[in-house]
Amino acid sequence: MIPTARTQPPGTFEILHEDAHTGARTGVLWTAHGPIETPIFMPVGTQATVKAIDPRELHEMNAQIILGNTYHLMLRPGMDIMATCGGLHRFMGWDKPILTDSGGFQVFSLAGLRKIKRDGVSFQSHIDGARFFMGPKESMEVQRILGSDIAMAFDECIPWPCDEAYATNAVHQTLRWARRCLEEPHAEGQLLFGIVQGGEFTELREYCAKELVAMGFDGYAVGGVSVGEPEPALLKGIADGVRHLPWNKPRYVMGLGDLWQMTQAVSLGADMFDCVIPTRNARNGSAFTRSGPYPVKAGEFKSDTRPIEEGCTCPCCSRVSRAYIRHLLNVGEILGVRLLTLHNLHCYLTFMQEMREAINADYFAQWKEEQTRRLRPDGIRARGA
RNA sequence: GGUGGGCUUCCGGAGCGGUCAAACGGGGCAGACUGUAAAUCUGCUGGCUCACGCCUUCUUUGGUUCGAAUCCAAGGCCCACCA
Repeated sequence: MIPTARTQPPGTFEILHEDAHTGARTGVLWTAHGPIETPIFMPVGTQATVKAIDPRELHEMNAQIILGNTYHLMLRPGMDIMATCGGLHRFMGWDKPILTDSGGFQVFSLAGLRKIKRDGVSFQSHIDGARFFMGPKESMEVQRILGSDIAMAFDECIPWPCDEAYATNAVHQTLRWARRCLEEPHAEGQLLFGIVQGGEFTELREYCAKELVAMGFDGYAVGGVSVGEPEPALLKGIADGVRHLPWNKPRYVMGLGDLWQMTQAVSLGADMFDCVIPTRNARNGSAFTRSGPYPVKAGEFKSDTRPIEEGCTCPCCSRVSRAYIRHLLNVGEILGVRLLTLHNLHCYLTFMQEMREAINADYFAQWKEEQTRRLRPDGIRARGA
């Protein structure tokens, strides 16, 4: 699958194939814990675990890289324990690549519990209310101790809607902090990605992207999308950000998303994605399929003997029925949540695998059309199809 | 056979003369979820209109009262203890 004969140094990004009709491309990004194939979906494992899933199972479903979170791990278990336990990989028993988010998203999601200052953000812990400070320096220090393969710059993720003055200010803040992150020491072989902000303002996105590129990061992310805006605005934000990023560096769209949105983003030239949706929504009872999501806990699946998704080869679908999963979810059995999470991740991962194959074999545009027909048939979501 | 307690909307269970279609919990149903404060959260849950409103309900029957799920009488069933 990966054509390179020998191991490449961390940060090497080999572009394998470019689509003739869109911005899509396949590639391999090398990290200190091995290569990842792009376009890729990265399961989210905020608190040193992809919720409900064992790393062994992640291996089995061919997950190549997962996320961890600076903010959460700093609070619990804390960096002294992380250091004693030898970093995040050793701690959680996962030896493939890890990307850590910087805590920038918590500036957005914990808006009621923090105050933004010039050098960083003073947070009040969502756990016990304890006050602490996190800025670019602190975030990088934590990410260094965690020993992630890819660290993210500490940024200010803004909400939607957001006025231009506020967004401009957040971009300046993000750039100032990005510069600071670059100056901080990294872990051995650790890559650092900068994050493009700018909200819905095209010129701001452009400015932010160009400034970051001038600083020289190992990769670039588009942040501040999928924060509640309507889909067209989301896609525009991605396009505005990706457009100005260097061709030869990986491009990561943060927080995406939905299968269809990812195909659109890849088409615009994006390479990496992460999203809590397949895992969180599994816990909340919805199944993702190649024909869209549906609520397995709905009464209509009470005695449905079909698997969650027909034709799926995941450990859930190859053994049990919708009726069984619905029953487990209904009575609150932990296995229900586990099996459905397994399925949803499998669905996302195989979707990306197929997408890479389509790009490599030069039929991405056609494949994308097919997916659109299945995932967005007149805007109506399929229900257990 | 005796004495006492009880029967409330799918279930459990408040209510003890009007402010009661009836608290609350469960269950059921529906919806939400996009760098995880989320195995979470929201709404609905007698009928008709689904707004206002109207209609039929709180074991049964009869009664007291301007007015009863709430008071009285009798019947039915259940529970406890004593025989």
